[in-house]
Parts: sequence; C-alpha cells; structure tokens
Amino acid sequence: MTDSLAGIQLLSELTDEEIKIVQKSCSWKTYGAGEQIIDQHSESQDIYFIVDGAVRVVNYSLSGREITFQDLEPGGHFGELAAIDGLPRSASIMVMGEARIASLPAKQFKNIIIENPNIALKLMKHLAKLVRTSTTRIMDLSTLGANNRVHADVLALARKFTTDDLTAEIKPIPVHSDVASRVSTTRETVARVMSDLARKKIVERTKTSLLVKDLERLESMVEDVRG
Amino acid sequence: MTDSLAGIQLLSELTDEEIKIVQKSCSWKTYGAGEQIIDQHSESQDIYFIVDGAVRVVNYSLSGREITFQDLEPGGHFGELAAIDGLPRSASIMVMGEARIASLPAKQFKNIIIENPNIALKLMKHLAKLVRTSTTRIMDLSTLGANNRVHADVLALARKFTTDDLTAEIKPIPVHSDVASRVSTTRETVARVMSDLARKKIVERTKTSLLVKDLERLESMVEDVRG
DNA sequence: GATGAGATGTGACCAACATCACTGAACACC
DNA sequence: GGTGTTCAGTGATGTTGGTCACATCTCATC
Repeated sequence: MTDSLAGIQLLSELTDEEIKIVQKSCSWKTYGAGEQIIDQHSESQDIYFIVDGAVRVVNYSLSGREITFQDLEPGGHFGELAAIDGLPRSASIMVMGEARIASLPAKQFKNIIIENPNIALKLMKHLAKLVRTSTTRIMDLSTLGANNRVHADVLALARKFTTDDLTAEIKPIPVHSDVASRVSTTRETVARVMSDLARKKIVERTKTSLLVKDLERLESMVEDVRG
Repeated sequence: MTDSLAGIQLLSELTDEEIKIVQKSCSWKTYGAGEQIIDQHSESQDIYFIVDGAVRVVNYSLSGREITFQDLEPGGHFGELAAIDGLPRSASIMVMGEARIASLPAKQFKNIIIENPNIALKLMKHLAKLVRTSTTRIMDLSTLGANNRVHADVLALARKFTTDDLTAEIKPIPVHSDVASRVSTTRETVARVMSDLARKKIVERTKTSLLVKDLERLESMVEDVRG
C-alpha cells in the first residue's frame, strides 16, 4: 500500500509537491477493528486523515449510553476542533473494520491553513456544516418523538440508497443498535418501529437488504411533524 | 451615537484604518424589540455585527415550539454560516430590547477573511466553539432528563453570577419560559423544578434576584448524572 | 383602585418510552 | 452438528414529563 494523502478532500487544493511535503510530516498508523483512536479526554491536538477504512465519532455518557455523531469515510478527517482551538477532545473516535490513518500535529496543520486561504475556507465550510447538522439534530431531539426520529433516520438512509424515487434498497441492513445510538433511543424502540413499518408495508426486510417500498409514505410520516 | 465596529470581537485584529473601511461597507440599522432580523428561511447571506443591544438565536418547530440556541451580546456577530457556505439560514434571529446592527455582504466578508489569516483563525475558533456547545447540548438532550437539564441551566447561570464559591445571585430572575426554551422542556416543568429547588433550600427567590444558596449541592445534582 | 397582560404555582391525567426479561434467528468456528 | 456470539422481536411494567386547566401574583397604566 502506498501511503498517500491524495484522496483527502480537505487537502485537495494543494499541489502534488505540497501534498508530498505534508505526507512526510505525518505519522502513519493502521488501526484494528474497535480500536479507539482518540479518547474523549486525551490531551493530544493532532488532526487525523482517513486514508482507508471507516471510523465512528462517538461519545459515552456516565451511564454507559453510547451516542453516535457521525460515521466518517476514506478521504475524511477528524480532530480538527482540538487542532484549531487547543481545547480537549470533544468526542471519541473508534475504528470500524480496519483503518489506515495519518496524523499531523496541530502546529503544522495551522501553518497549512495560514498559508492556504483556500484550505482555510474549505475548513470553515466544513465546520459550518457540522454546526448545521448539530442544529437540526438538536431540533429533532427537541421536537420529535423517539419513533419519529427513527423514521427520519431510515428516511435519511433511504435517500443515500435511492433507486428510483419511490423505493430504495438499503444495503447492508442497518443494525438496530446503531440506529438507536444515532437518534438517541434504545435498541428495543428501533426494533418496534421497524416491525411497525414492516407491518404497514412501508419497508421489507430481505436476506441482505432493507427495502423501502413506499418512500413517499415514509417521507410524509416525517414531514408531518418536522415541517 | 457613533457607528463604530471598534468593539466587534471578530474584527479586533484589524487596524483602525481597516476597520473604518469595513464600516463604510456596512449597512446600519436599528431594530426594535421583538423584531426578526433573520428569518430562518430567507435567502440573504450577509454577516451581522451587534454594536449595541442583544439578540436571540432561535428556531421554531412546526408545532410552534420555540428552541433557543444562544443569546448574543454587543461585540458579537451572527449570520456567519450562510456567509461562509452560501446555504439558507440555519436559524432565526430576534431582537430583545432594542439593537443597533451593522451588516456586511458575504462577498466582502470573505475578502476580509482571505486577506487576514488571523481573522480566519479567529472565526474558525468561533465555529469550533459552536460545534462544541452543540455537542454538549446533544449529549444533555440524549442522556439527561428534563429536570436535570433545568438543574444544569440554573447551574450555568449561577456560574456566570457567582459571588463567592458557595453562593450566587442571579439577576435578573430568569423567566421560566426562557429556561424552558433553552433546555427543551415546558414552562411548567421549569416551574416545578424551581419550586423543588426552593423547597430543598438550594435556591431562594427574592424580590429582584434568584439566590443560589447551595452551589455545591446543585453541582452534585448535575454531575451525578452528567459525569 | 380598576383593568389587563405577563409570569408563576400546582393538581390531575395520560401517552410515550425506557427498562427488564426472555425467546428466537442467523451465522461463524471448532 | 454443537456451541457461542451477536442481533432481532416482543410482552409486561413503571416513570417521566407533557398537556390541560385553573388560581394567583406582580406590575404597569389609566
């Protein structure tokens, strides 16, 4: 495997030359499934680039409940917050599957930002997006009931996998406890909502995928409440 | 009144000369109590600076419920998100009292950012802070019950007004419905929690202020659950 | 004071959901 | 083919807190 930052979206403005320089400043490491890359309360301030594999941004409450914030894919990055403001980590990062990760010290990252206004702007857009998604999540938590949040999550998944405009094939089948952790409810509630959606012929569980058979109806179930 | 941007934190790195130039590009306006400066679904992309007065960042659900995100003071700014990414507004802004506001078109704001890396960095820190506060709010909504969230809010207020380390005098007395809107619950629940805190001698309502008499106990009520 | 608009305090009621406790599937690995 | 592990489905039960419906209270204003 060739360790390259060529696919990192945040850095795509850099020239090949510049990328090579950054590459050399990075520490490279492969993490195994379930490993914790960043612990919520660690002091490090590096920024990390996902070259291969996927990671999950999570947080745990005292009671042990797990809250999922995002799943990140190759080309993405994490750890920007601490790199920018020097404060403790705002969340933990856990590896799903196996992942090849590059990390860069905050100082050098800041230099890149200062010297490349385009990257700075890109990073700002990225942060703005984070704020926006957080905002809608807060709205959802404040105004929707747990079942509606599950509906909304299934709908969001469906939109990523939509075949035509009426149906979608979500593959692989989402694990209930993952959904629960994304929308802040319990595994059981998710199971009940899924059963209910199946009973209403809105979704159908097959061997390998979750078919959304009536996208419209699902949409209306969410929009009736969310607006 | 002299219209000046001298007190705007985000722009404090600019020289007096530069500030004057920016000032001229701004539109200035005074808003009355209750006026809406930004409507959630408007298309504008200006950034706004609060010269005098205070504004509230809010959002309304379809069902009419009001969710408060932040209260902003003189020296602050809002509307950065749309100015940065060009997307629709993420929230509405309403004026409390009366306010003097300057607005600057996105394009010119972006120029400032590109030409002043320090300001860019400052803005990034600001965005990072927004993400962090959103994150803890999501955690609170996901893991704390409504009463605990009220406790947490009172505690946060108390910390802003702390006299010694044991007590605090919150002045003016927070309006219950405002608290409710900040922590996503109902006015009634806030009233009940406040009654309960008073019964336990943790707070005391006087003519003009809310005394927190046992800060420690309040802290432990929150930390037992939050961590 | 009289009148009215906000803001509060509290009881009664009920729906939504978390929790607990199992039973079953599905699938990998000896 | 047995055995362990992870995931899914579902009933019973209890709590939380939202909703409704009033009764006050406090001020400002005429």
